[in-house]
Amino acid sequence: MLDLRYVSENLPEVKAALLRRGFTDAELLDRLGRLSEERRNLIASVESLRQERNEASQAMAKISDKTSETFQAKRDRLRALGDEIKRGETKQVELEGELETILLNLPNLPRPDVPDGRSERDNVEVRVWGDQPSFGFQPRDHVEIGSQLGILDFERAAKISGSRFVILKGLGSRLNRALMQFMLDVHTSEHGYEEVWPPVLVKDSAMRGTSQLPKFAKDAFRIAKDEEWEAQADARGHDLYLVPTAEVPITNLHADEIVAGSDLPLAYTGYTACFRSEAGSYGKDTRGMIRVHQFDKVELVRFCRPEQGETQLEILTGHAEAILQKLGLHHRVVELCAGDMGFAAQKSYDLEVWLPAQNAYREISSCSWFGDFQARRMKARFRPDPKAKPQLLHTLNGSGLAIGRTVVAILEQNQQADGAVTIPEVLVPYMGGVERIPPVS
RNA sequence: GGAGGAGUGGCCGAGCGGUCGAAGGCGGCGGAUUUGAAAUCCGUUGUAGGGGCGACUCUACCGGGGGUUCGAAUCCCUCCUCCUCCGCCA
Repeated sequence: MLDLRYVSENLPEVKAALLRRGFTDAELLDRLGRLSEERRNLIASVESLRQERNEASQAMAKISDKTSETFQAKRDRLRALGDEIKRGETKQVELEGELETILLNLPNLPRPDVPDGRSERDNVEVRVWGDQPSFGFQPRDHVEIGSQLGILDFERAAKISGSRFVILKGLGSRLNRALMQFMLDVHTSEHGYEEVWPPVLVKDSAMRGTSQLPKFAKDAFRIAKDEEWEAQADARGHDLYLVPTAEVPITNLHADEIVAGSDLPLAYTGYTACFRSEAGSYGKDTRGMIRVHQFDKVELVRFCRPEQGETQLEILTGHAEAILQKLGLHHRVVELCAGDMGFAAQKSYDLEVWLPAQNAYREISSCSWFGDFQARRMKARFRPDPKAKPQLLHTLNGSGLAIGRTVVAILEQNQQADGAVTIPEVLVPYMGGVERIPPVS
C-alpha cells in the first residue's frame, strides 16, 4: 500500500510512475486526491467540535446541582453537539473506507532505475551462468523423461485430483525431498537464515498484508468458498486461504510488531507446499509440472532498514542463485521491466533456468524488494534506535527455489542418451548415495 | 464439541461514569555515585492523525465493533483471541 499523504501530495509523479507499469487510471488518482482533501477538512472540523465538547463536559462535572436549569440547558445543547460529532465521524469512516479501497488496489511504484517495458520481452538480462548443456540427441522434456522413469505420474494425479496436479514416485519423490532438505540446509548454515515451518492456511489479513488480497482473490484457494457452506454455523472460524507461497505466513511474522533496529536485517527461510488456482492461465503450460495447482517451494524472506533495501535485494538474489550454481544448472538472471513486475514489487530479479526441451529459459525464482509497501499493510515497523520513532520496515523475498521446477530442470538438463538422469553431486548424500536415476530396461 | 476464566502502555499490574493517556513495578534511555562494574538515587520513557517554519498544540486509542450517557478504561450488547478442565483426535 502506498502512503496516502505521499500520493496526495505528489499526484503527478505517482501517475507517471504508475503509468510505467501500465496503470492508466489517472481519474482514480484524481478522485483519491479529492477524497484526501475532503478527509483532511472533515478531521479538522470534527476535532474542533470534540474539543468544544470535552471542555464543556468538564465544566458539567463541576456543576454540583445536576437538576438545576443551567445544567439541563447545557445538557441539551451538548446533546445536539454530540449528534453533530457522530455525523462527522460516520462521514469520516465512509471517506477513509473509500480511500483505503483505492489504496489497496494501487500497485507499488517502480524504482526509477527499473527499466521501461510492457512485458517479459522487455526484461533485461543481467548475467548468464554456465553453458547450455549439449546433447548428442534430441533432448526430451521432463514429462517424457519422468513418465518413462516411473517417477512422475500425471494420469493418476488427474484421476485423484484433476488436471494440473502431479504425483512424484520413487526416486522422483526422493529427489523432491532431497531438494527441500538441501536448500534449507544451505540457507540456514551457509546464508544465515532462520528456519521457519509456518502454517499453510492463513487468514485474509495475512493475505492482505503481502498483497495477495484484495486484488488477486481469484488466484488463491479459499476454504469456505461457496455461500451455502459458508452459511453453516460450523464453518465459522474456518475462513482461511491456502497459501500461494510461504512469503505470506513468513512475511507476516512481524505484522503489527515493532522490531529493534539492532536486530536488522532479519532473514527467514521456510518450506511450504504452495497452492495456486491458476485462474486465467488456461492453455498455458498445461503439460507437465511447470504450472500446477500444488507445488513445493523453499522461500527466502528478509526484513531491513530502508537504506539497506537495495543491497539486500542483491544479497537475497545471490542466495537463491547459489542453489542453482551448486546444482550445476545453467541459468540466467534478468531484471524485470516496470510492466512485468508483480503488484507489490518496486524492483525484481527473476532467475530463469534453462529448459532444453523448450529451448528457453523459464522462471524458477523471483526475487523482489517491496520497499515499505507490504510493511504499511502489515504495520510491520522497526525502531531505528531505542529513543527513535518507529519506522516502516522494508521487506524482500525470493524463491530459493521452486522445487518442482528444479526437478524439471534437473531431469531435462541432466538427461542421458540411455534415458537415465544423473543426480547433481551435492544432492547425492541427500539421495542416500544414489548418483543416477537409472533407465528402465 | 461441553464447562469455566481472562483480555489495560515494550512486559507485569492497579483503576469510584467526570482534570485517566491512565497509579505502581519491571525493562529501556539519560544523569549522579564508582578506578570499572554491580547495587543505589534522580530524571525520562506509548502509537496514530490534524494544525504550525518552529517551540508547540489539538484529537483519537485501555482486544474489535455497536449501544446507553452531557461525558465511558469504568455500564449494556455482540464478536474475536487466549488460558484451564472434560470429551474427541494425528
